[in-house]
Amino acid sequence: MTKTMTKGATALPLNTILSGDCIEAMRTLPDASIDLIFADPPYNLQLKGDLHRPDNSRVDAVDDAWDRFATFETYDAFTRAWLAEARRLLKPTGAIWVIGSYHNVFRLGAELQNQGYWILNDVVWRKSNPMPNFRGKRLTNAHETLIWASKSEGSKYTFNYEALKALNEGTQMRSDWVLPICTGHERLKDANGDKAHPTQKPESLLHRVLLGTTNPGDVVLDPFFGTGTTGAVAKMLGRDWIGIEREAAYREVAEARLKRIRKYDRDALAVTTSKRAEPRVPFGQLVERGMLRPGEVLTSLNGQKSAKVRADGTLVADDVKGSIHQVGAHLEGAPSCNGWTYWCFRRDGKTVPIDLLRQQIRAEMAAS
Amino acid sequence: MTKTMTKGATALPLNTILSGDCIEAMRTLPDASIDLIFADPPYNLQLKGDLHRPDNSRVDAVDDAWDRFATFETYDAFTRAWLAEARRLLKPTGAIWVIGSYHNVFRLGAELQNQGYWILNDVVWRKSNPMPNFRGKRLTNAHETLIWASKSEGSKYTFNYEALKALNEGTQMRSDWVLPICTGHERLKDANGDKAHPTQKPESLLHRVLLGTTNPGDVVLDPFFGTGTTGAVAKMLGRDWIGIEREAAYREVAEARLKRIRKYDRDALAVTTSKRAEPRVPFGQLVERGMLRPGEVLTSLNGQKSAKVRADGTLVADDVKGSIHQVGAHLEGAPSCNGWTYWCFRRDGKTVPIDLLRQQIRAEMAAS
DNA sequence: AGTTGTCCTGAATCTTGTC
DNA sequence: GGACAAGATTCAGGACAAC
Repeated sequence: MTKTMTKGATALPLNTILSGDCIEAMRTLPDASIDLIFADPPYNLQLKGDLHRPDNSRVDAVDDAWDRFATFETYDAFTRAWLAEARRLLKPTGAIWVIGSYHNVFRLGAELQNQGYWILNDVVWRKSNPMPNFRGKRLTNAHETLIWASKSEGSKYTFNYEALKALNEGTQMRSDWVLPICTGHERLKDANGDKAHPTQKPESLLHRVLLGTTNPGDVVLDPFFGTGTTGAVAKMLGRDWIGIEREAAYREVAEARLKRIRKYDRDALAVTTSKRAEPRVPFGQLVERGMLRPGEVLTSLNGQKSAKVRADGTLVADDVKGSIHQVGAHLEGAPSCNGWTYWCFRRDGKTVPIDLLRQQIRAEMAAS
Repeated sequence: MTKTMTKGATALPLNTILSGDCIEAMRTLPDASIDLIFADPPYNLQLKGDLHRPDNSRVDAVDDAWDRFATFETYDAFTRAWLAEARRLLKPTGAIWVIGSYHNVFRLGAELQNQGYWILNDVVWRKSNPMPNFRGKRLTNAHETLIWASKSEGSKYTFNYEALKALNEGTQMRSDWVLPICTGHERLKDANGDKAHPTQKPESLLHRVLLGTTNPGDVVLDPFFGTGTTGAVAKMLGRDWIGIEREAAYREVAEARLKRIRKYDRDALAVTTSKRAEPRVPFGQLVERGMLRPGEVLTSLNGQKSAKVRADGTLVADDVKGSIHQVGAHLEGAPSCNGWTYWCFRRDGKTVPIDLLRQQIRAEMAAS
């Protein structure tokens, strides 16, 4: 199950949990080796004393030592250090997700920008079943914030637009995600039957993150692995993962969890792809193959413009000649035009977009 | 209409718009004289070139000089200065709201914390009708973030818990607010019929803020007054207001607007109650939540057809893939198909329509 | 009068491959 | 790396005209 990938002199410990401090552990990994980082750092909650519900039961809040920082300066220094190390590990096409609440997310976001990361979206995880505000002194804190950032301004990044659109039943995915918190059988328990980790994230959240911003075979690093939700979903989705976790108790729970996980089968992992991923087909090929004849007249989608096909795969209209895109843009007075969907031809008395012919060619290419 | 309140040696120019730079104008106001500040500062959007919709129309972007800052350092210095001045003006029981997008809100939040403000909540304004992401390169940017902070840790603040609960049909107001953007008749136009201000906020948003965190007679300051939404809602709700605006054109529009406003305009109040429709549940959410597993086989109601679930919430059958509706329609040779009632899955040896899972999700949503 | 269809617009960090 | 060309890409809602 565990595999090792060698890059230069340094091996990448795929599908394992590294122990120890996250910054020191990251230092052992090579430059530019990671496709995606998902980080759920301590929230620096600054809770004073216990909180009780109206019935006087005590709320089991996050009060672990790892969540306590003396000052904002201490927290910022920590944030600066691990984000810098994370950035070193990212491939030029890599990206990072961080999650936080109002206690820490503003400091995370500002530091991401300071280090040259380029924010792509902030995403609101809207909890469908949050804990109410028992005292009635504030609004119910019903969301957490994620930040998605690429390594640098202008750098490439992975975004499976069509897959997320499909997941949202045909309309493009928005920056607000409504998902339940992690409860029930998904919530891991320790030997005493208490929750194994105070802030276990739901697998649905990671499913959306990893499906949308990684590809199968990508390497996903989680420097605050906890009970391993990132690894679990990565494994199901056929991504490689690396976890870092300081607390032995969490590592043990995560190890056991990951052993149980099975990868989805191949068919299930295929997602809806974008047209951009399809091979390019030059318009001239339609003429060469005789699908369109030189001299044949194409009409615009609305039927108001027309142009004639030439033997070299260009079009000519009254006062302009050029590619299907150029002629279309010129006739419409538009900055650009997708000639494939703009131009139509006639077959059997019907008017059909030329994109249909491109699809035929692509189907043949796929079959062979 | 304009009244003046004397505090020590300095008068408070209630219900007027001050002209000039917001920091200089704030300097003319006395210490500890303001109950609430609502601030909608420039977002520093950093837009580069033009953007066109798929229909080739050009997006009218925010490219005003007042939104341009050379660097993050310049923006931070500006933020630091006006937030410090704002804090001086706040009464010990005062509070501040700031609004921003991912471009600037992390810097706002961090600086609030640095100066000793105490964050009470961050609030997400989820737009019911945001502008889409036209190029399909990111998530639809469908929200903006507000931060609500008191003057200091432990300081008192105003929170009308019951009023907000009532506004929310009897359940605690949450930190995510679904409200439409400002369009239609509410959107102010200039003499040419163009929008008077590029970023006019909806009155519904201010209504919720002022109703929830001020009392009648309180003094509300907006240092980035624009076309005066804060003043308009304050006036309707019987709060006093002070606006600061640098641009003469915006001041004129705001003056005219405020003259028209009457206290307790019942029609305007009605706008704020949000309509609650049956929430749409994308099929993909069943997969994300683990209610159905990628690779699992669904069968048609009559048991004769089957299809496999994919990780992005689409189905795949022998020769077709797509949404639950598309695949159902194709297999039946029908023009359309309601996949929710057509497809079934097996649990505990029984065959159950997937609509049952949707009903579960809706029940959870209604309960929260 | 009511219904249907067209057009317009909104705080936006909005392309990619080849030569 | 820069210039140029190919070509991919949108949702909700209000205003207004057409029917």
